[in-house]
Amino acid sequence: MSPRYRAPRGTVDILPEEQPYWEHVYQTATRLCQVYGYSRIDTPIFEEAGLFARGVGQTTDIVQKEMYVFQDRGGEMMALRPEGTANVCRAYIQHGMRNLPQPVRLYYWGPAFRYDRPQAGRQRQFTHFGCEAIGENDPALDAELIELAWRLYQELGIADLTLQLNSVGDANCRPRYLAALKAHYQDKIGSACPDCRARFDKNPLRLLDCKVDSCQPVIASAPPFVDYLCEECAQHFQELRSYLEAMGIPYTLNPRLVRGLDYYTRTVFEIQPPEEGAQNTVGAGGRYDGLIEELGGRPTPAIGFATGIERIIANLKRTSVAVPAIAKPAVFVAYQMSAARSAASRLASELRRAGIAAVMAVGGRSLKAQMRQANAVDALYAAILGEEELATDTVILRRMEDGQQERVATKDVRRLIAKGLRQAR
RNA sequence: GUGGGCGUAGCGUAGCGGUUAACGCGCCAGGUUGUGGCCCUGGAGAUCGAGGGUUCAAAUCCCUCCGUCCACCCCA
Repeated sequence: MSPRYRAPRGTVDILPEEQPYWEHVYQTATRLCQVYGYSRIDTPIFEEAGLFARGVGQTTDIVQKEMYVFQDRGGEMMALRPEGTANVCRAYIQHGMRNLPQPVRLYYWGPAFRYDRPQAGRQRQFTHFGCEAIGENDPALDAELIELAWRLYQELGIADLTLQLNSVGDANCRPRYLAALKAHYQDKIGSACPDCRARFDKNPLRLLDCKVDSCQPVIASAPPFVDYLCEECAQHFQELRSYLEAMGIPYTLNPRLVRGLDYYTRTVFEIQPPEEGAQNTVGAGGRYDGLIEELGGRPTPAIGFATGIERIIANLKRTSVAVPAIAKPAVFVAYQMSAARSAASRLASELRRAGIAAVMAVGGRSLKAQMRQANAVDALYAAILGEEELATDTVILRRMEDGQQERVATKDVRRLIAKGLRQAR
């Protein structure tokens, strides 16, 4: 059976049973940001297409083949954001945040879009949580942000991730490294895989993370970037490492770690699950000291990090992390005979006004059916109103767990439920 | 963009050329006298992804398209 309408390819409905995961991740992330002094920012989910072309990088796959671009009714080329950093930087410039005490620490949470073929761990609309610290090049800030990222996963209870770290230098030293890398490949490129032959000209840095077996020997013998860092970059990297060590953040140096986005300078890092998988990065980030200037601001150093919520949740499930349940109704209000209907409605209303989660039986079903629903919604209590209760201004309060029930005065119902709720915890 | 797997009720599956398409879960309703969870009974719910073809006959064979999943590229 195919319904007439379904969610567009690569998009999903997040159904109620999935929400406990989302809620848990969201709560954990926002609490952490608060602890680290990061403030929330929300930016539009679409921007001028040029912002991303410029910010993410004209040569990246994201811009070349994955961007959701469209012309609006005014003829402007717009794009759904493929990630959040460019937006935040645009906002930083637009609102003159360089006049705030630096660095400016911001975080965001929301959808991002990439026109990709969906597969495990990849959707066309997905959810990004990210942090950006703008206006400071102190490696202590790199360390702080990496620690924040790392702690997010730790606090969520995903214990088996690894933090991969590398430095990709800056405008001073990268050309030198690329030259060395290409020299290393010069006589071997003919026998490399077709993808690598394309990378050699297009994006040589990416040669390093080719997964084809036959390319591994060349990669293994390739010179590591850290050997080619200029003095400033080398020192920055060294200081970052000592900060991380002082903070007890376990990291793995990965000289092959390069990122697909053009804007990264110096620090780059990724957080990965143990399994060799296709989409094995849950979060990633790095320093982007040239981006603000690229987007029309003054030269401003910055570092950021982003993580995919869907991938976090996949890892929570993979490692069987139990997440807190979302609160169930305290009471289900049922009634017998239509005469009791309005009294039941009034009771439900009063309870809710007192902040007690009350679900009212609707649909005029039999009491038996109503009780079945009380059971189905997993209510702590059922409150039942019938003829006798109407006559005596009482209600039957039944504890669903063990079926124990008693007739109580209507005015006491609220108090008794509240008491029961406290004991249930 | 390329390659592969799969498409039967809301979900998970059986049926793989021949009478009214089956089972489990879920849903709805009953099992007498105002009440749930277990059990029993009944019911609703599927133009077997769509279109075309082969055949006396197709959910079952063939083709095309669509959808979906997985992989590659790349990425969260």
